[in-house]
Amino acid sequence: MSSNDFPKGVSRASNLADAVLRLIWVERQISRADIARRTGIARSTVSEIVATLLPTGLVAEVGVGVSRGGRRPIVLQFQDDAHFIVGIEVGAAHVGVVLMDLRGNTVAWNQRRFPVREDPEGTRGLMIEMAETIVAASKQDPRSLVGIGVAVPSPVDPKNPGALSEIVLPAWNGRSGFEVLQQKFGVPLWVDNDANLGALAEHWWGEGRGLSDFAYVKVATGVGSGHVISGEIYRGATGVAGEIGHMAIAPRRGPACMCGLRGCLTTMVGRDALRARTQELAASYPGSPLASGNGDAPRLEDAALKGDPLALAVVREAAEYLGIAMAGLINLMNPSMVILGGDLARLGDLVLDPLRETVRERTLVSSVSAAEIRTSELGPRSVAIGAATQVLKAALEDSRLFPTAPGRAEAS
Amino acid sequence: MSSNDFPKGVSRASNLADAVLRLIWVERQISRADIARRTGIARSTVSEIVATLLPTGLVAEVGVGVSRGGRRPIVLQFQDDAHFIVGIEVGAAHVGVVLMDLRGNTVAWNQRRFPVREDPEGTRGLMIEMAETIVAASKQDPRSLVGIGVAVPSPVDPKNPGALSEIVLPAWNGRSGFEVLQQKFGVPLWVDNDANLGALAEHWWGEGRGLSDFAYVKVATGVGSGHVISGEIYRGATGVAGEIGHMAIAPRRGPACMCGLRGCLTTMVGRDALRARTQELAASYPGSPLASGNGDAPRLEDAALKGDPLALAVVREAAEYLGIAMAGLINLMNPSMVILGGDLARLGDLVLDPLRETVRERTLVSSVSAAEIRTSELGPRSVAIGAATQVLKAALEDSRLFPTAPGRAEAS
DNA sequence: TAACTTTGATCGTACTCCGAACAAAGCTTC
DNA sequence: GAAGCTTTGTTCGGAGTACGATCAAAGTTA
Repeated sequence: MSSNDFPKGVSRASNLADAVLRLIWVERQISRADIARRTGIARSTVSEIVATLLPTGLVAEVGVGVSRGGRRPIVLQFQDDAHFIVGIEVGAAHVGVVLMDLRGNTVAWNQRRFPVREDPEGTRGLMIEMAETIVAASKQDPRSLVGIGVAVPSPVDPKNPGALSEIVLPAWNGRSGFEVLQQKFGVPLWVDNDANLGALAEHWWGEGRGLSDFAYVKVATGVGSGHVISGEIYRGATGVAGEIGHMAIAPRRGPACMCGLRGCLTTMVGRDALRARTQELAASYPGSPLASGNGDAPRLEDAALKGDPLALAVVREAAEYLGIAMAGLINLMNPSMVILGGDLARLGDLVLDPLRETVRERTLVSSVSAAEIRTSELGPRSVAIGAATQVLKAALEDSRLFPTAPGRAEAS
Repeated sequence: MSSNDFPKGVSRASNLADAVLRLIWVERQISRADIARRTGIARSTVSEIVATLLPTGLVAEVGVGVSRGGRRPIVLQFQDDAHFIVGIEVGAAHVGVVLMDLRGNTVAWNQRRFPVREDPEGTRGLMIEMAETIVAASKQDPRSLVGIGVAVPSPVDPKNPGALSEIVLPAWNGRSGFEVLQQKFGVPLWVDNDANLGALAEHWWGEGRGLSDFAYVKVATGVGSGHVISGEIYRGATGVAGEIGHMAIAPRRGPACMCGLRGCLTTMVGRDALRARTQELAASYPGSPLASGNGDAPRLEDAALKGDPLALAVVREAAEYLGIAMAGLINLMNPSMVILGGDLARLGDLVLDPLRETVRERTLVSSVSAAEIRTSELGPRSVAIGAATQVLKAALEDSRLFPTAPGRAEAS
């Protein structure tokens, strides 16, 4: 039985007002009468709610629409640039910061290499510095900042968002220490796992738009996956759902993984694995520019896009391993789509063709379990955008999070 | 972005009243003052709500409790036998019917073998007959029937609950035709997949009590799994989530499956597979009573429980295959528990030991991904109980479904 | 025995949301 | 082009919900 769900004390005032705001966000432009029709709320109530929304600046009247046989409606428009949000991606060896408006548009973007894994204190300092710079450069009023979202390369327990995995980031001692950001900027802070937030970005702005159940698999240094289930990010019993990277592909003969097992997907298709496999196969492809083995060698993806046979062989092999794991994912979770992100996504059909073939071989062939497989189009900013999006999502669910919301304690 | 979530037209009146009823159900006995404390609802409001609940018969005053330093509280008790629910399990070759009270207790239970797969019309007739018999024999007032829940061995699309998979049950032409039950008894009807409802039964009455994320794997003629995610049954994008039975264990060398693939889990550990494997190994175990191969041979599980080496070898092998699939499940979905149901569950540690070992070999060894593996204790009635439980769950979420609820259209 | 606590009921009130009524502003049709 | 109809948006009274204050009843504690 589900645990008791009584939010002790603070109970939201009007959920209708938030529902109306969300509808305006979704539709971008809509009239009061249309809101009443779409939601079933009385026209009079819609008018009252809109009257409270207008002074917040989130919604504005922007003209009149076409008549439906009577008086022409006043068009309400969601003001995408009423506020903005900072999204920060903390990677294993870099920090990326994005300034996003309320429609997912990137206002500004910056990225810096940094030894995140080894230097927690320095990372926090860099995050503050980069966030301050990007806010200042944007010439926006800092008071219109809604909040800060952070993506970390570690499982995050929603009940204890300040904690980090000591296994993935030992030097951080299990604590993020991101409270300093909250204090510095005076706005709320959200933290979640990078794969989850990549999936969230896909859900709001990418291939996953409109889908309620899909998976996002990111292949880069490591392999991770995020899952949207019933329209929500799934975190699992302990906040570590979607560890597809440690799914056992070759548990007996495969290479050892840092997690203590053998033949994990990460050890087969992660960046190091692909590099090692390239060297192994180099002898058979003496003409390949990748065979030189020194630092001048082109990136695997670039070589593959130019048709290099060695690169193509490595990619095809990786796609097959990936396909084995994805087939298991599809059988178990029945997503309507699997979105491939990370470095390999650039390769398009070069990776999708062998991937789809392997998956087809191993999944129930029936219309009900047909999951589409696609590559992400969001690019390298996707995780930072996802970090910002979790803030937008929270604010659209509880509009009091917007700085100008009515019923907030005014700064006097 | 999630689709619009406006329930057009009917909007529930008091959600608080239902929340109070649920709390009384969970606590079984509780005073008005305790309800106010636990929920944060004002004492006066609790009094008013309880006043509307008492005449429904769902709640009764049953004495006074111990004082906390003042007036002694009146103890309210949920009346488990105020109403009852019919749960029907439609299997591949049998029909089971259970009469359940509002606490999951079995009031009556009956089971009949029947060629369900071949005879849809006869199945529907048998369901009506068995349900009528069990209601009549229980000497309950038929008017206190809340509803009927049905479990079917086929994926069920929640948006189209009257449809059945034509692949699993070709003779049914994709339609259940269960509306006749609804008409016959004049109560609402719920239909869902059997593995989902097995998981639901575990969640409410079995090992899964209090867990918000766990998986239920049933091994019998076939292999299926149901998943509870965030406290809710997960159905997947097309209502077919949890097809663990068609996860590819040995996609190249394994036996062909009815689904068109090779080496599905079902073809390795399903009833037919275990029987075939027993025959294969019989030559090496001439002394085993299972080796005779005729109809007099004992059941595999019984032989294993008696220590027969042939049976143990077959079970151990099956447990290892099962472990491979479960490891994938655990890595991907991060349940806090996996519950094994079906025929093999009777074997306890005989199947759990090799299962746990295989899973341990293949899952990330960290505290965060440690899923317990247990066997179900609910026995053969679990799916029928689950079918009835989905009705109870619905009624506790919307108390207007109870026949005596206030605000219902009274039968004059 | 007096003082304090706890429980449960009653009553007035704030708030939310709805429907009815109305004015404004457009179509439609003869 | 004027009358009649539709649609939009606002105003206002009223139903319903939940809360806080108050009170009586029934305890415990000093």
